[in-house]
Amino acid sequence: MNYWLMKSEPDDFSIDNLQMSEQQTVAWQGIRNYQARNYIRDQIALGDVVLFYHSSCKVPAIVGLAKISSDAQIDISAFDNRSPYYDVKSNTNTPRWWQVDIQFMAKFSKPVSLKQLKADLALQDMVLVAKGARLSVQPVTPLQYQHIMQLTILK
DNA sequence: GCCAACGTTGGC
DNA sequence: GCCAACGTTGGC
Repeated sequence: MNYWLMKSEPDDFSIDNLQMSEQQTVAWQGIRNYQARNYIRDQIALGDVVLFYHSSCKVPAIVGLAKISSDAQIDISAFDNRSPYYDVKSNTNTPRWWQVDIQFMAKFSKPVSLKQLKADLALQDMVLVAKGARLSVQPVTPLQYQHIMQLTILK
């Protein structure tokens, strides 16, 4: 079982939106970055745990937990020319983009802010904290995960 | 809204 | 395969 961090802009889709979704589950479509795609297609597995991160907002922070609730599937939004995620270069013969379902697990009573993560000596190797990291799907080590959970509990 | 950092594209 | 130009991300 592995740990991941996934970003979402709360104005677009927040942890509250996830919690209120049908079955508290949503298909994570629209990943259009190859490294993130590779994680989704090749490494992320059913039951893995996701740190849900709010980006491009007032207080960027890890705001809760989700879990991977499906195998990787072809992202058909890439085939839909009315979708904002449309990609003319993806087709059913050679699908370029993939998705997984994520299911709500928990919302933190107090989020763990990016500022807090950056200031924590135990988390300097996090992909998120590493200078310039922009990946929207990124691996988290078990130690990093445990440390972050300690922070939320201590709050 | 600015802009640094990064990813992608495409000419050569 | 290099790399300049361009587009995007996302913190501030």
